[in-house]
Amino acid sequence: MNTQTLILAILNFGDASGYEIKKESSEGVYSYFVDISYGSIYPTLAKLEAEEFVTCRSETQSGKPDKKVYSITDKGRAEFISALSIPPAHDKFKSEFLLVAMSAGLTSPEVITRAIDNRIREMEELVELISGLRSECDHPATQWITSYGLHVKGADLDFLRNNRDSLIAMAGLNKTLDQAAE
Amino acid sequence: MNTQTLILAILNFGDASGYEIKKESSEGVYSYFVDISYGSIYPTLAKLEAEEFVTCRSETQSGKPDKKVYSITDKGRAEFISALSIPPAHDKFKSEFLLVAMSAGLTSPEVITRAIDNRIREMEELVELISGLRSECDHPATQWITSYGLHVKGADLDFLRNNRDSLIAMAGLNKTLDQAAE
DNA sequence: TCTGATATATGTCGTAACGATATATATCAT
DNA sequence: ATGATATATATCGTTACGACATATATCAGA
Repeated sequence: MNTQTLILAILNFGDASGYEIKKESSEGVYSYFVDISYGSIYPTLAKLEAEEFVTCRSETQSGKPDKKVYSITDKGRAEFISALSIPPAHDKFKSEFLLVAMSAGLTSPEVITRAIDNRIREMEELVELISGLRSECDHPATQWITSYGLHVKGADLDFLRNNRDSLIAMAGLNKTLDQAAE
Repeated sequence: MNTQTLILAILNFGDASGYEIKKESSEGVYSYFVDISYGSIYPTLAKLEAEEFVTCRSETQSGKPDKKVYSITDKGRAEFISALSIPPAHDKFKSEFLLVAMSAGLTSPEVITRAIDNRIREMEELVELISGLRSECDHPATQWITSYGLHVKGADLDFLRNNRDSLIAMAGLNKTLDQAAE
């Protein structure tokens, strides 16, 4: 699934400007499973318009710069629905934290403590974000995916809280062994 | 964290060829939180060798093509440990499934059933993979991250099994509404 | 008052990384 | 002997990111 389909999905739920698409994808409903950069959004919107999958109108705003609002067309919606029937690819998941945790023995307790405490805080913020989104929107499928997120991220947070200290205890152990061997 | 650091991390746990690094990162211990493509691995190994972060030796094998085995140097290990102290970035998580689930109303029950059943099967395979890795390696930090993975992916699987039918029930609802409105 | 911070808004550009493909050797089952 | 599979290295076009440039408007505080 490419940027094109992602943007069509967002526009299918309502008109938006490039800036709003970015916000939706990094702070809104989509933010816990998608993120699109400006470097992808603006060129893709131009391509989408050229292919008549979206239309564009300029809106003047009071106190803010003009915005270009994009709407999905029937052709665009058909394209999106057709893309939905392609079996979704595996989730892409990359975690620098897990790599650092796996190398806990090589670094200091301070580094590990900061890393896991940052992670706990970020995870708490994510759970709060999803809770907020959930109460804002009663669309059934959105309720389903936010319940899913809350369930999984809640379990994640539980593990982090219960096992924080045991990870910190591993910090520096490899170093000590190396030095002892010298 | 870039490909360079990722590869240094893998080589820090033991010598490997480019092919083995790929396997480790998409089938081995690292596979549940990292994936590196050949298009990144081979050019990065060449760069790493030029910078003296790794050394390379050729090994002839019986019944298999020769392989180029890379080893991390002291300079490379220092570089890696230094990279560890940089606070890890947020996890990157992209899920096509969640986008499809969120659009369940636009598509057919068949499409949704296939998507969720595929996901359940894949998640079961992932849990089995992590279980296997866990029993193979008694390194404490590896035990920690595999426990973490098992805990989170177990919760994930629970939710999918318990809420499979309610998602399928949402399929096609938007279409019906559209048609009723016509 | 003007200065800096913040938010809105669009866009570009270098480069990192992916994904597919090419190439080659060896094994093994049909 | 033919095709499939596994091992192994490498390149290349394309995608997408991340940082930057540009511009307008609001508002708090020096």
